[in-house]
Amino acid sequence: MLKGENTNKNNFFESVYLLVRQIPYGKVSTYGAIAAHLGSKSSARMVGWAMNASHNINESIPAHRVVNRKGMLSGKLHFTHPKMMEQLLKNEGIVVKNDNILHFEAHFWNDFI
DNA sequence: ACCATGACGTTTC
DNA sequence: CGAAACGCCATGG
Repeated sequence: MLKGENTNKNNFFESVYLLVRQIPYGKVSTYGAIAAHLGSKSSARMVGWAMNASHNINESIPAHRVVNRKGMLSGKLHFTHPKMMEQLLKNEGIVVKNDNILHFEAHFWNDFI
């Protein structure tokens, strides 16, 4: 951010946000899938890290559609309200039970461009 | 420059 | 089959 604001990360951020935005309504994806699409399939942590930074930008990122490979709402605590993520998903017709998406594979989206 | 941390994932025990 | 450890890459102290 400071110190000359390197734009390197900006590209990474943009890539992540771009992919997340591609997730259609009622669908969800995983950090690993996004990371794999970025080239570093083992960098799923970076995706989550980018999501954390998504709070700092003005763009609208449907972060609630991104969960870990288990389909668990691992990042719900990072939302405005912990119940927000679950609420948003339910609003899209996704069944959430115990911080866990039911029929996760059915809602999974991996057809990124 | 080194150590610790993280919205993860895979492998090993 | 479940839990723990390791790997990964970038950031901050």
